Amino acid sequence: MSRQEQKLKTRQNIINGAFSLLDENRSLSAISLREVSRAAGIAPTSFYRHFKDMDELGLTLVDEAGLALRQLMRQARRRIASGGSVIGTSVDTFMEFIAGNTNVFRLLLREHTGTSAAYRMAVFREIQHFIEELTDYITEQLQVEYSIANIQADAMVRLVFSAGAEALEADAQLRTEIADRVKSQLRFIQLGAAATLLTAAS
Amino acid sequence: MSRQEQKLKTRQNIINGAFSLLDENRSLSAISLREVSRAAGIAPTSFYRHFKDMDELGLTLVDEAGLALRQLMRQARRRIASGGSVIGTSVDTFMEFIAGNTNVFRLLLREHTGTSAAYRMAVFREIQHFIEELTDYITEQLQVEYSIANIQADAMVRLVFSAGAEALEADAQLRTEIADRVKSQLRFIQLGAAATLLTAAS
DNA sequence: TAAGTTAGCGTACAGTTGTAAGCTGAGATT
DNA sequence: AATCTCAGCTTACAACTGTACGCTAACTTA
Repeated sequence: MSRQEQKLKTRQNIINGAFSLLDENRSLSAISLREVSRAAGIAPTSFYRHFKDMDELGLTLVDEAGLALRQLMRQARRRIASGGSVIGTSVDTFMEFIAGNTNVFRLLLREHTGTSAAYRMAVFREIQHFIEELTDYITEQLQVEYSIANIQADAMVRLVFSAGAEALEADAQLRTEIADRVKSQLRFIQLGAAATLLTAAS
Repeated sequence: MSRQEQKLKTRQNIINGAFSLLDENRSLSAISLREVSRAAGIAPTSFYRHFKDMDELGLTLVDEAGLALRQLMRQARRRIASGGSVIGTSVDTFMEFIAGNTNVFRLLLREHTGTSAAYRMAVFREIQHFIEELTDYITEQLQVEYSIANIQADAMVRLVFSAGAEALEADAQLRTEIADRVKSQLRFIQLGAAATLLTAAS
């Protein structure tokens, strides 16, 4: 194995090690450089060969999480295109994502309101991208005004994330209840936004 | 000063000291017993005369925050009763609360997705109370079905809290934009819920 | 092949943490 | 007045933290 390959592999070990430590009772600010190094199987001081400090690792993790989020949206679109209701399919896809990438979603959720301004902003940007993409989608599909579509998309994403947070700690049955509820809420918003459009047009 | 009075005063010093440490970059899990004791002006070991450990203090703080939240709702109702739009007045009152009790709201927000299951549940309960009271209010005012009013109230509270989180880091101008946006979103939901009722009745 | 680069290691240090043990002095009780 | 209670103190310790320093061994380049 070449030197560069080995370095990349170790770097990935650090990232994976960090994610494995981010369970339900540890945030980025609560995991130490030494713990991460231990999980990655290297000496504490070797950590510095890959990251300047823990903050740099944290931002890398947020980036990776954002990447997973964008892949999720692509998957939802594929499913909708091959014949599924927009709201139902989107919520179900999101809930599957949470179940399968628990620590990734938890990272976003936690650091969104966490103690590091840099992390908060990084997560905020990822969510804004998500909202913008949804806004575009709504504008295309329903030919509505951009500003209203944006307010609608914003509300939808916030509700789905909030429901996701609740689902994170729920069992299978409660999760379907949460999913059903958020679907109703998204329909309310869709109806309300449509009604607002009609009012404005008249 | 009697011994009991003195003890209560010290206890309050500990609570106030803890709140003062909970600024934008410290969560409950990130403040130490020694720091709190320092802020309260007592020796670290004297802390134990008042609380079993930091967890007990944390739950006390969440309780206090929940209390403030209920007072907020009462204030909003009073304002609405003396002639104000429901959504506009509620959101404005909430935003004023956040501006005036920043650290209190931040505590709720942060621990809602924090690293302690006990805190998460405690905050969850406070928010549920909030939602239930709003559900009752909607049921009374609009004579709608409880289950629908509950879904509506749930969405409204989640959106307002989410907007509050964003407002926490925004300047005055951005705050009014956030307030306007969330007001629109709440109207969408109200319209959508009403439309759903009509559909169900037909 | 010789020289240069560098990923990873071991040791070390000062700072922080929670909390155990036992003392003091002042308010409370009798 | 004598005794009891207890809020707060000082001291002490083991565990953990980030990171500075210098070494080694293996890969890379000339």
